[in-house]
Amino acid sequence: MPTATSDDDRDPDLVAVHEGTDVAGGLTRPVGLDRDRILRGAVDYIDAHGLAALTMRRLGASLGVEAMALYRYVPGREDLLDGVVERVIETLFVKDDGDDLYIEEHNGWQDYLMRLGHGIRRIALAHPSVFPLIASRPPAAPWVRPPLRSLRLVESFLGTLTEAGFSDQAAIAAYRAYSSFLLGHLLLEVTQLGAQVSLLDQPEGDPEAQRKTDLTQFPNLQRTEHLLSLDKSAAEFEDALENLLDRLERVLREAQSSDGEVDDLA
Amino acid sequence: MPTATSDDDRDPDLVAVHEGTDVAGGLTRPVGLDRDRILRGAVDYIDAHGLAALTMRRLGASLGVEAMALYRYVPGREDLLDGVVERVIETLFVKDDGDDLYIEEHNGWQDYLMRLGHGIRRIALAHPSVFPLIASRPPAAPWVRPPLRSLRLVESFLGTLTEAGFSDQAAIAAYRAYSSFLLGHLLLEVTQLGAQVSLLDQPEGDPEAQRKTDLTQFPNLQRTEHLLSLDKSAAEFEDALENLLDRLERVLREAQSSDGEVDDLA
DNA sequence: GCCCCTGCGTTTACGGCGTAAACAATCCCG
DNA sequence: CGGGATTGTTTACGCCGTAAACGCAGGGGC
Repeated sequence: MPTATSDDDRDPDLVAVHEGTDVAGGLTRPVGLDRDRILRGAVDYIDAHGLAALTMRRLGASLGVEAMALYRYVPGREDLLDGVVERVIETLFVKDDGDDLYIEEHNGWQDYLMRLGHGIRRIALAHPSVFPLIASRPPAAPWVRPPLRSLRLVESFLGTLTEAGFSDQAAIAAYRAYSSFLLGHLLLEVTQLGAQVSLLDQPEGDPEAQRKTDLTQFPNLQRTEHLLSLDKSAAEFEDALENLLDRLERVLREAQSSDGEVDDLA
Repeated sequence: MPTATSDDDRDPDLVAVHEGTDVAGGLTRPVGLDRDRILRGAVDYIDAHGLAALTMRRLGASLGVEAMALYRYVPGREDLLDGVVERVIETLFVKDDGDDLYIEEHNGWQDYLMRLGHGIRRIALAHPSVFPLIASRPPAAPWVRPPLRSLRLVESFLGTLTEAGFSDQAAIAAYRAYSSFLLGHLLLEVTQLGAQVSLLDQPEGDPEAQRKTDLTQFPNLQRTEHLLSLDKSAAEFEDALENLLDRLERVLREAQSSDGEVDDLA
């Protein structure tokens, strides 16, 4: 039972990614460089070969250009990575094709938080190798908490909640709880995604001696190994998100019934 | 109000780190290399200069040795980083001086999860620059979820919960929920820690023009900026941990009252 | 028509990185 | 005392990010 998925119903956040290289010109590579082309190329390259494989020279080559050409449009590698993060996060705001995930037309704050959560999760699953970057790049301001990395996003978050009756303190407590939840769940989900594939492309070593880690001294692990390797990420995400929303709703109602006290997210 | 801490009571997980370089010999650097010395040196170096600054050459220099000498004891840089993670995590099991955090003598599973959570949090706060490594290094097995990175730890987790009456499925659901919670909270906590210092050691640029990000188009951010920059990490950690434990207890009781059904972590 | 300026990509070069391989020095044990 | 084993150093290679100088085409003013 390798690489098992839990249920038969498909994961709605797991959408096919196509957006191949543009066919605007018609010739193989007619147009010149430009910052947006570079960032797009970087995202594609990371998706294809992993974050560690991205170097200026290789990115240049993948765009048909020498490494130094990139420096006309990007100050350096670090800024390039910041640009990649920004670009990927801003995908949230484009009202795409199908899109029940467009966060700016929502019905109430719960619906908003659901859309936002699934929107970020969709990004994480579409670009699993980029997500650790989203999680770990030093934020612009100390209160910009990954994975909600744009001022615009935080503003919209706080606006939605305060409009719905949350006090400032409660909205911010909710912001912190929500970002922690998203970061933990999604980072672990993409980590496990990466672990699955990285185990497959490591067929080296003698296949006899160490074909399995020795679990004899770990009886609980041994007994539950088949359960541990099940992937229930989608259901767990949903459950934890609903639990968080319930908790926030409780806070909101308590604060509304007896306002005048200090809010405290319990 | 820069760098504000929430309360007056001190954070119990925030302990002073001293353990300076050993004074075993008496001369400046009498003894030779050895894997453990190298790993200790690496942790110290990362704590002092950050993860990105750690190179084989510099680590060697900090140990009074050429870079290539390290390769007698460590296969390469990647394995060195794995060793650093392993070493830091195993700090959990040493029964130190004061230590109400020793996880192996606990009273019930709730106490165990509290000890474990605070133990990991203590590690994160003691080595904030190492923690992202703990979070993001590819795990040995797909079901080893950061930040609980050792087989021994996962075994002890599952053993404690199943002994307490959790079914295998419930214990594993708890393991996943718990690791997500820890990872999200602690990674964000150390990220903010790093962000605070990294803003301070960037005094460059004209201090007049861009002394503050322009927030005029973000009214909610502007209004709540003072709240956003408050650090309530300790209280939030406690609240979220308690909430998780309540949730798990609910699951446990429901399963015990009407067992025979499928467990589902709600 | 010519000329030069300007924008864009290339070439070259430098120091630092991880690490393979050859080498030197010291120690230990017969 | 002598020779292998052990441990650290030296040298070297290819790749990295990037500074700086260099071609080179296109186009507007004369």
